[in-house]
Amino acid sequence: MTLKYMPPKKKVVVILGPTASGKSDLAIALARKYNGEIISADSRQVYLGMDIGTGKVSKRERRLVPHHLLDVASPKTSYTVHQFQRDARKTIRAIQRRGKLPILCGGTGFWIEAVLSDVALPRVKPDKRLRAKLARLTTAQLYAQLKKLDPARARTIDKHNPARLIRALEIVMTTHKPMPPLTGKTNYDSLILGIQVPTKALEKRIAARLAKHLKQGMIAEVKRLRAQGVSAKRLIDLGLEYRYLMYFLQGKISKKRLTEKLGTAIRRYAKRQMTWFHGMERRDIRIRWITTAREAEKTIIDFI
RNA sequence: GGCACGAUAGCCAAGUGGUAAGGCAAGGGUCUGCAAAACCCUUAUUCGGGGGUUCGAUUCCCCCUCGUGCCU
Repeated sequence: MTLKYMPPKKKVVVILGPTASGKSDLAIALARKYNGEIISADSRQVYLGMDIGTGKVSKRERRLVPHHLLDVASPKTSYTVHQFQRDARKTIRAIQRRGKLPILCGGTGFWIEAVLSDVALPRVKPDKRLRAKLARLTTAQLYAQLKKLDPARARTIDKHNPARLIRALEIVMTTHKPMPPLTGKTNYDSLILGIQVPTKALEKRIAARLAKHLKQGMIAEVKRLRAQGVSAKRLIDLGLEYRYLMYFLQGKISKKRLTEKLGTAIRRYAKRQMTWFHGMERRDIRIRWITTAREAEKTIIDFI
């Protein structure tokens, strides 16, 4: 047993990359080597019972290295960025207090950025009734209202996106104040490692992973969630595997169509993830792109 | 062999005698409490090939090729 490295306070390592790029394995390897603990930054792995479809690490792997923010919510409820921001920051602090290295690992760019950057999420809770009311309006009507109540926000918002418009209105209507602009500051001394996999190779990995998950009983997993009372609508909303598996169970698509449609949906998702990461770079968040574990180790040594 | 119908982007597909809807895929992008979600942009100088009619054809006529169905 060699002496474990004691990282200085505040340092955080982040591992991000598209789905199926091998983030979890890298995180585990680095955590074992550098005395780290892993914080999952995945918007679907927070839910209990969603294991195969989300590609969650196994129980055995979790015994190897402590993992945080997995299975922290019921899929019947929704766990949002706001909660994640709070919980992840708290967890980072706790890990640092233990003298260990926090490794934030996941594919949900928005969540990672919410933790690292100073995105001051307005403290306005989602208001179901208000949302339902607003949902009846057209995007043009929503936009017109927002323009009246918070013209500055209206200028930057995507005026065709009902979800965004409704949230923006929800904020002004309860705070009666314009939304504060983003500062763009970061909170941690962080090393952000981005796993880069060539498109063709990634597509292969996605297909192989999907086949594996199907074999592992992904269909049964969705049935189980249904049996536990998670609504079909909710599962469809959860996206990807849960959405298409639900369509399959509803008889809307055949097994063959399922793998086809789901395959392309996952590929498109991977693309959107990359778009987010590129956006982070544009927002001045430096990402060190790596292709191998060796490269990761080299950069991490310099960082520490 | 005969008859009928069809042939439009990577796929599905609408369409008109006046210069090519839409959907999917693909590519690019957005993102202030649902972010695996939601949303935006781009993508056929060209309608199987060749003739003809016409000011003008993808649209009408003829021939050819291919496909599908039916008949013998």
